[in-house]
Amino acid sequence: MELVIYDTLTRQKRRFDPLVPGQVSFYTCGVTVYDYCHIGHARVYVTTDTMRRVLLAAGYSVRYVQNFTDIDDKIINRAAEAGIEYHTLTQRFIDAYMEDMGQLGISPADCYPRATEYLPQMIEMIGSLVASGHAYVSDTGDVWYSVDTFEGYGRLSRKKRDELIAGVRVDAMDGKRHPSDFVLWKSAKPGEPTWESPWGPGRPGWHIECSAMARQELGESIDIHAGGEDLIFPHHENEICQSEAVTHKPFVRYWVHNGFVTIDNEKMSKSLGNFFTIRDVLTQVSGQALRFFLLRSHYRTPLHYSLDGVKEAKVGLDKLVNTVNLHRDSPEAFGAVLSSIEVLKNRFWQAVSDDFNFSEAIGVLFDLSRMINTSEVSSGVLAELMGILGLESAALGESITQEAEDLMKVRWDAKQNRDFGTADRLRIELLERFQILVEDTKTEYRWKKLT
RNA sequence: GGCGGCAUAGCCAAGUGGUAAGGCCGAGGUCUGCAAAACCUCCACCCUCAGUUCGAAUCUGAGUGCCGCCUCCA
Repeated sequence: MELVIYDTLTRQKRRFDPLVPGQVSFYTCGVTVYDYCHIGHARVYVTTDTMRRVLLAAGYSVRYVQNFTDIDDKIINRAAEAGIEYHTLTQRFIDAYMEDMGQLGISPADCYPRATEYLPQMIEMIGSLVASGHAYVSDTGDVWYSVDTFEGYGRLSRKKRDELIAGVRVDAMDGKRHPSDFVLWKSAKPGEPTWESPWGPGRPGWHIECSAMARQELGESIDIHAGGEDLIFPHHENEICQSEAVTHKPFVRYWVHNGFVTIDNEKMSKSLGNFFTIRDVLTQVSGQALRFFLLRSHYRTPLHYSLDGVKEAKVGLDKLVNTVNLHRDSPEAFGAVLSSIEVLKNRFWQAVSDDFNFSEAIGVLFDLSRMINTSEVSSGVLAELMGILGLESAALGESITQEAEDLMKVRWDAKQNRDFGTADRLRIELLERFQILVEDTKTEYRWKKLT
């Protein structure tokens, strides 16, 4: 099946052709680990995880790499405030990150490079940039990238170098030659973590880490590089000029950027303070519900977050999960029903192949759900397609207490004896004490645990 | 100021030239002791104006409103 991906660099959908047929190198910019992740982060990682799942389901082998920025100003400041080592702080939030992402049903990356573990690679790249004249050392011992030396600077973000000068404050020049020059190596400041380098002790600037880690872990040209829209400039712009000045090869074949999550029509961000952390939200709704909510709209459009919205999404998701559970053991479809299901399956694949249109794909899932319920055929295909979107539909394997189980039996017997008073009382008790909803059919009862 | 994006029902949200997917909510119905689940029916002149076209939510132009990037940000 042909896959089409919208590429930020060319601003158009392009047929997806990995550098090596059948193999995909996929890099997603990770988080700076100084705090808990919010819904905006959740959106990026749910999206890229789902893209990765689609690629895998389509038969590609995928190497998926996502970094942690574990050294920067904010980390140093937070650690100082807390009176702990910076790496104690970063480890804490890396652990929290892993927990949060696990709740969202995100598969672990193949590799989680941390900036502080790639100093040699970064120093080598910076050295190469200095040697080739793309970078220079200022009086203060900082090393800067000279954007004027790179022909295509501004191509990704559609910015012109001379126009960038306008908004820059003069007092922020710090020994730069051009206002847009950015730091590759920061000379040591008292009390900060430092590493040795040919330019003296210091620490790396932000952008160089992704160039170095992507190169080390995925090679000099990678297929997909993803991140939030806010990374287009300057982060990804800078990555391109660093990497390509060193390797003379196209750094990235497809640039993929997520739209923002908004609150009251404004971008959710740490600086505005209008953010909800993933773990806050997960006290109210399940990770699956949040994941489903995030996948319901196309990844490039803004997504308005609200708790009500997530709860609404959950109702829909429950419907799909219900269908899967109800018809897990129903007979396989055949004949006309099978044909209809094949058509739906095809529509699903067309949707996800067209720039990862998960919203449309979910629409197909509801059609499929109806088809399964009306025809009473196996829900296997629905479970399979939900799995591609990372939506779990496995039977609730969780054990219920013996007491609850006994109560359900007692209730059923009471009902069979037309003792409705007892039956109803037990229904309420099961619901209130165990969060178990009992559903009756003509011949049996079934139950589900409310989440 | 420069650049970019968005505007589809009460709400959420696909659709980018052929006559508006899907979900939530709501109304009615089938089923049912009750409840739940499931199913059926109903619920949009696609921000405005002007154009192109046999035909436009979809293309063009103008306008209005909102948002983003240009500084750390997913």
